Amino acid sequence: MHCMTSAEPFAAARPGLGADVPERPALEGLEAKWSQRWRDQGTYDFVRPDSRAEVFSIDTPPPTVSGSLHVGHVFSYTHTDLVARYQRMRGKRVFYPMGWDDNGLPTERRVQNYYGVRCDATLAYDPAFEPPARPDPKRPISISRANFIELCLRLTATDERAFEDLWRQLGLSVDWRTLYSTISPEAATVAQRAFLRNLARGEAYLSHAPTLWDVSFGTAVAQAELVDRDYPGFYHRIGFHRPDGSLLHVETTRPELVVSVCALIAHPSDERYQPLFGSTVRSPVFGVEVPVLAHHKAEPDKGAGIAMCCTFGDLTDVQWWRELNLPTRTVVTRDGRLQAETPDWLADPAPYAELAGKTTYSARQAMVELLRQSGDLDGEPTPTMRKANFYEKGDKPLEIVASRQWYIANGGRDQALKAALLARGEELAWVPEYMKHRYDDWVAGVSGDWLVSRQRFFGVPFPIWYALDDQGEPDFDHPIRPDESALPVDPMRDPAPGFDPAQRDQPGGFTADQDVMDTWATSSLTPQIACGWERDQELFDLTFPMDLAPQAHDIIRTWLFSRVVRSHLEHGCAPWARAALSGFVVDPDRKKMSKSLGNVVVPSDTLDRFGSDAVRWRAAMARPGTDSPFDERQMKVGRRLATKILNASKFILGFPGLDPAGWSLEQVAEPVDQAMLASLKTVVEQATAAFEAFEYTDALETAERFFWTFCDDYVELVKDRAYGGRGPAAAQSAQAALGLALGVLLRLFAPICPFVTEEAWSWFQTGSIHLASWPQPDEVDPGSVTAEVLEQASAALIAIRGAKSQAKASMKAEVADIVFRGPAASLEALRLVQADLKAVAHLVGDFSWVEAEGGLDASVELAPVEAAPPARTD
RNA sequence: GGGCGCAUAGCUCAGUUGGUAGAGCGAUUCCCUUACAAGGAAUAGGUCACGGGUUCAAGUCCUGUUGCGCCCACCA
Repeated sequence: MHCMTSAEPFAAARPGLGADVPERPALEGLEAKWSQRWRDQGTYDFVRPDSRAEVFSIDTPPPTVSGSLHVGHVFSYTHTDLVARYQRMRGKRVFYPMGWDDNGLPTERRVQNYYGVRCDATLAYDPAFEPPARPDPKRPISISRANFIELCLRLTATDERAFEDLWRQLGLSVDWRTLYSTISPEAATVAQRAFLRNLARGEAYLSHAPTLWDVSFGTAVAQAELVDRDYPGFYHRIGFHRPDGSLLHVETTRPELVVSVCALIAHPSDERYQPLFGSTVRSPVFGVEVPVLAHHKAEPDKGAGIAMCCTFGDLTDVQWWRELNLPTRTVVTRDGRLQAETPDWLADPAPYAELAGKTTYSARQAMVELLRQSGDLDGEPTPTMRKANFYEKGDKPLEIVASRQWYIANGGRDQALKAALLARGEELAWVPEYMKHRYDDWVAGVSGDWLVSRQRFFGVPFPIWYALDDQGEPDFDHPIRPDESALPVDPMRDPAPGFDPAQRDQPGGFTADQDVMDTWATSSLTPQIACGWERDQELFDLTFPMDLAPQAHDIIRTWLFSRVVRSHLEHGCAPWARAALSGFVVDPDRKKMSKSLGNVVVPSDTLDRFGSDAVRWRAAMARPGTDSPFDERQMKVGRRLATKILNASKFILGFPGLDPAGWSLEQVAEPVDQAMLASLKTVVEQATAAFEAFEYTDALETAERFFWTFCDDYVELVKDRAYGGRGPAAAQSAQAALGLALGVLLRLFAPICPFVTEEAWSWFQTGSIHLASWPQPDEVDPGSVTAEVLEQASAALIAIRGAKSQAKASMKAEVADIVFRGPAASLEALRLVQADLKAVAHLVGDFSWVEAEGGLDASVELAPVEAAPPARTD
């Protein structure tokens, strides 16, 4: 529609104000027009005030840029924006940064597929390298770590531009000057600094221990990243040999781990096995002597009631291994295969040749064959569907391998710290409140410290080196750390302090820690990154601890918890005052949207077709914490509201000779005009209270309910008068009331529908509506007047319309008589507005008034069509 | 197995401190009406999942049951 082609962004023309109002207002083009204007004018720039109290700061979730945004993201980011816009209009300086979570595995995987490459850390950097024009992900080209990281940066830059475009189209009022990314040098500095301080305080430590391991990504995985999935397998009933030659049967889904068996374990109270506790049996095929032990974690009703404890089949094995001091007999290596060398604990090592070097899957087949040959397989394997742990981004079950990893204390092994972290959860305000239970449950159940190291490439490196002894063996007990002033460092590029680069990997020299931090280890510091911790003290003092942490409810155990951990350890406080949890957008069958299900709704299409204001309206209708099904028809409702806002504004601003300067409460003299303002005043109070409680849905519903009644009833009622049908003074009262109401309504809707409200605002106001002040009740306070007159008039109008509708007549059909029956007070109210009612009803006769008990009743008699006088001349 | 949440009109959801069941969508019947036909008006539609209890009064409070969703645990 491009109604405003003038060069002046805010034409302040008055009284020729009608010139700015388009003939046919339309939604198309508003996003492009206003997002550009907001960008050019820095509408949402954070301007530093003098005191912390004037700031509202938001810890925006940095989206994973290698993934794609779906309509659920659009909803939850809109929820945050609603609050940001409200707070800004309340006069707060809103610190609303955006970040990109671009480091980590998702990016690596995307780069591998996109460019057809894989990282080989042993290769040297090739400055001339260019990715193939026609990538073949099935035959990846090996490139150096530095080349790989270059490609990661290149691809994320492209992705990030697309994300930014989408957020701008949606109208997020973020300050794009404060954009950060988790792989940036600034973020790396924060991550390394925080880690070094954790290390200095003893909160971070290196430990060689059994670790959950993803064999396809070749990296350790943290507890918070586990998901369990169904995984098909077979029960194998196999016999262990008692000294007397009889067999003790166990059932296992992982017979290949017989080579690693350390004990058989049953419940202490299990009478079947009590006689065996303390005795030993010999494993089938390999003849290893293992004890039969008791432990309460064994479950009598599972399998044969006695479990094979191997190092390591699952997390229970790890617990048994620790608590029962069992030997370590690991054979599964980091690539998911059984080790090539024959283990030294086997009494009969020969059969191991059948397993050596095979994947666990192939080794399982081979082991079944060995068991069959030795006669230790009882019956045939029976199929079962079992649950197995997976890395949430992986597609093979996790193995448990022993490896050296970095951990950060998170209360999993320290009850005092756990209690302190639970107390931090108590300090937070939760929206909605019941989400706090999820935090409590997760923290209470954390069972080990936080594993933060990953054997990957595109991440923040640990700022650590190790001295090498004369044999070239690293001294892991005394990691070498840089000075904080040297950050960020890349130990694989930079030499250890006090060493010469030539001493790298030489006996007596140093070697780099090869690992990178997990993405969460960096994103756990988003408050510190965004607020300028140790980089911009003034900013940090103004913004930290932050006011609001918005996120979806699936992320409480990861991002939310990890930020509480880091803030507690570093600053001794919670990182924010309030946590707000958004629900998901689910598909119409209430299934979570996911790529694998193929039910993801791409947001750009929805935004293009319905307009951002409509989609935002729908998002605002989803209450905090509540999942809502995706339904396009709902978007149409929002679109209709947006259109209505434009049209109503156009109408109110369209009276000839209109002068907004004359819109004052003193001008509003007619009782029904005052009654409308009285009603609106209540709406302002309720919407404000709702926003203060972060209940944006209630704020919207309150404003919207009023707005539709305002359009349907009040505007219709006063239309004739506002055009001058009853003289200039009566017209001025209506126009002033309409204008005051418009100014308030546009601001009430501004957080929800920023584009149409800005557009309409620009037709009669200077400056952005988003920097205007949130409406105050006293702006529309008509004194002691109540809304009674308008309510009675609405009831009368509905009765009149109903009569015409029932008679299948046009709304402008003429009415012969209207008889009102009702209590004296109602009739009195209606008499005050009878002139307006007469006009809107097209009443040619007169009203009759009959006092009666009960509610108001109107009987309407239409004028006979054939007898109707000619329509009024126009 | 534990925790949390949900169950109200065909659909999506409101329902304040207990006091005559609400909205929108959809359906139906209409209306070219000079802000809006990509619109507007009106009408119909509900044993508030089920069983107990408290109360003068329960959609609302207590309790039990069933079903659904999410999170966690277990996965021999």
